[in-house]
Amino acid sequence: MKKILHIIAEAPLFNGLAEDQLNQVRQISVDKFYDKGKTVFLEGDDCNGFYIVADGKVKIYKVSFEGKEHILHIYGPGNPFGEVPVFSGRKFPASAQTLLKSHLLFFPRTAFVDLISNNPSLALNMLAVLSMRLRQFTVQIENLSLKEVPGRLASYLLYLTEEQGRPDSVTLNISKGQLASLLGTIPETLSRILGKMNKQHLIEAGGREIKILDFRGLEDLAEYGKLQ
Amino acid sequence: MKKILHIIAEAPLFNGLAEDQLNQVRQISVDKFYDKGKTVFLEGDDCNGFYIVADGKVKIYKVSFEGKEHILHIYGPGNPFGEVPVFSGRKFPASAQTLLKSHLLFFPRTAFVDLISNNPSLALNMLAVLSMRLRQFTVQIENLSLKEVPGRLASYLLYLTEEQGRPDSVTLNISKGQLASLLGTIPETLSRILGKMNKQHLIEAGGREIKILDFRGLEDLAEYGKLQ
DNA sequence: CCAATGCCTTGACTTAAGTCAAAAAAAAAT
DNA sequence: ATTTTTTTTTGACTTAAGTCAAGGCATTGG
Repeated sequence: MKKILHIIAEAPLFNGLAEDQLNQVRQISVDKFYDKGKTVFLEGDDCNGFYIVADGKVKIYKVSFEGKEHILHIYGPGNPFGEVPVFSGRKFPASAQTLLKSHLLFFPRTAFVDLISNNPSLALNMLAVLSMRLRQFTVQIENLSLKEVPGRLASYLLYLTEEQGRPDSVTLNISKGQLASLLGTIPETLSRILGKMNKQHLIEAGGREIKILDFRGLEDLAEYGKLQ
Repeated sequence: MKKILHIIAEAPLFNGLAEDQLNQVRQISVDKFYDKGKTVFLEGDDCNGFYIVADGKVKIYKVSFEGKEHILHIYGPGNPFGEVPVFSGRKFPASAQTLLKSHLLFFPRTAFVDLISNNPSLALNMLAVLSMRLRQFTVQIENLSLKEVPGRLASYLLYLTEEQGRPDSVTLNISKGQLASLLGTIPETLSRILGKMNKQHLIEAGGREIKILDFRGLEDLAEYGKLQ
């Protein structure tokens, strides 16, 4: 377990705060520990605070009437989640579950709102975090409505190359089933598309290791969204 | 032209602010007038402020590589838009165009950030507005990925009954082509589905006036998302 | 009143992607 | 190592929704 103050200081949400402010943040945070596959909250639950991932991995998802699940986000260390109902309404708009044994920091609503009220730079950070989220959602909606699955997959692979800092190979850090859900499709379809991409020498997929053979081709696909 | 201070005071963003604070807000706002069909900003443009609709109607949209357009939102009087890049990045993540002759209030970035920094309740209002947006986006993503077009249309009609305060009839305030785009589909498909809904006596559509014949049936459709 | 433009609907066809079912492969447990 | 369980892939089939093309309807202006 890493030092909690360090985790807090590293989180974008608390970026640039002075030391005594970080200590105040630490004061109101509550440690929570979860095993793998545990529910943190369910859609519709009353919210009295939000979380930051200190260690582990959490998925945010929605479930359709027939029980089909769609993953909206997967968050790792440093990422906050569940902040929306802190400022609007009282209920979580989606559900959260751990994908790994996880250590979360919980920030109670009232204490946090007090902190923000007395701390303009924290308020601005929070605004920045929410704005970033909105930006990501805009992209996600664009992908879902304007692109077909191959295009969405290409975008995701390109995003991974960036995140992992290598342009020629990436490692999936979630199962293919989860990736399918994140892309708004099903495992069978994802599998078939990966197969096609292999055949066209865009990538070379071996399990969770994916070699990028044609970076430019993926970019085209992410733009155009057509794969023949 | 209505009194600008009145418009400002009515906007959710400035809800509950004291009178001198409202005056400060008024001080920094700049009036802008647009004819119908004019571009307010384009995706990727540098942002140095955001807007509130004083009068008229504005669509926020994205365009795919092939030129296909998807409407993300349509905003009317009192709604702010373009706030995202004020707090994150510098570029607009989508484009905005007027659907009617419109009067907009523009709030320059730096002046507004200053105002927020000295005004915790304004900061909290802004957080609430962004959170509400995120909530709506969550629903939109759920709709796009979990429901078929009939389900999305049913959701939209139910939303209209609520907004217009009548459970038995609604009026479309945008063209069917625009509605199709807002629902993430095309006019032909929308037309066919409206036809089917008529045939099944869920609704009775006559131009932009739509009678709701089977409210419960629409609710089922919005939940299940299947139309036979 | 009639042209003219833009908006909406209809029909025939295509296609991306979902469903169902089963096999294969990989991972976990004994 | 060998079961057991989970994940992934493959195949045959269905279906929702997109494309293309044509026709109808309605609103506006001459």
